[in-house]
Amino acid sequence: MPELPEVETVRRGLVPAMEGARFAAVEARRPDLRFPFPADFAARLHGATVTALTRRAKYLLAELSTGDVLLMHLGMSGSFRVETAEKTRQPGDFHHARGAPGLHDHVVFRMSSGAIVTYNDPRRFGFMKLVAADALEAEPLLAGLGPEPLGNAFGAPLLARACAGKRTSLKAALLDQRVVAGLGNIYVCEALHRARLAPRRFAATLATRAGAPTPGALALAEAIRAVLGDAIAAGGSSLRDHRQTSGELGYFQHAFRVYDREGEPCATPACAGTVRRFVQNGRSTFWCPKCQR
DNA sequence: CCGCGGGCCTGAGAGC
DNA sequence: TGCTCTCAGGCCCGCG
Repeated sequence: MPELPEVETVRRGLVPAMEGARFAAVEARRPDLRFPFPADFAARLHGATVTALTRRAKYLLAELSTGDVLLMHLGMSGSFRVETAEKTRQPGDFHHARGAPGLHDHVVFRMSSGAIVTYNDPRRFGFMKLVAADALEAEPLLAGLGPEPLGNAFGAPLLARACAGKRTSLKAALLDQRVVAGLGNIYVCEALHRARLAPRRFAATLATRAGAPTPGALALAEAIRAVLGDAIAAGGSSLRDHRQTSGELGYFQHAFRVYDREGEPCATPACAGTVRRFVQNGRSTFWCPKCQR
């Protein structure tokens, strides 16, 4: 499910419930997600105050008063929901609730704010990991991540440099978290379409030329920022699993220009093209052969 | 360095 | 109704 806009939407939903609050009770309802929980998982969280809830790429980081950082990843199907003790789930609510807890509710945090934060993940590709804050720089999961696409440092020059010498396609380059951190299959397709760049084009063709970023790199950097910004403003994209922490759906899927739109007319004004799909690096690529070059 | 295939899991949808 | 097959927003590994 979640790419950067979905993870950012989740982060914003968790902030009021978790930032400044203590873990009053922690329950891991099964021994593992993608990885086993450490034996002291609940004990290490219990009583800790969340001093900040941040995001890096598709990772959520809860910085704790104890000097630990709780690193969380939603995998393909992870979601959080936030409830209060007063307002618990009703039949038919988010996560198929029929009384508590629901199917695939794997982790429950009861916070001192009164919020009940539940992590649900049918496929269990997500995970939670506790890392000492002073070891975060050496954390293998984070080391090597590329720039944050919405950060100040990111732009055409950085993108052009990252593309230099890459003997791979633009699609594969953008999916590579070392090049830009946080994009996944949907937003790579959407960004390439907005930039009018063909997914099979060699990444190296965007590399810096004569000391200046190419027009393609300028267009792509701008398209990446625009599509992510628009998607965050829409609460992310809900295709299958993604929900905001309130249970509401995101609605950016209605604004897709190519993703999952095979056979439909291209959304570019005055382009009479048709959206096509093909498999690239094992994943579906959607694009318009007419206006993407 | 690169693409590919397989693996980790469950669930939804299509086709029969 | 129910079976089987394919595919899905992520990411890691080993192979050639």
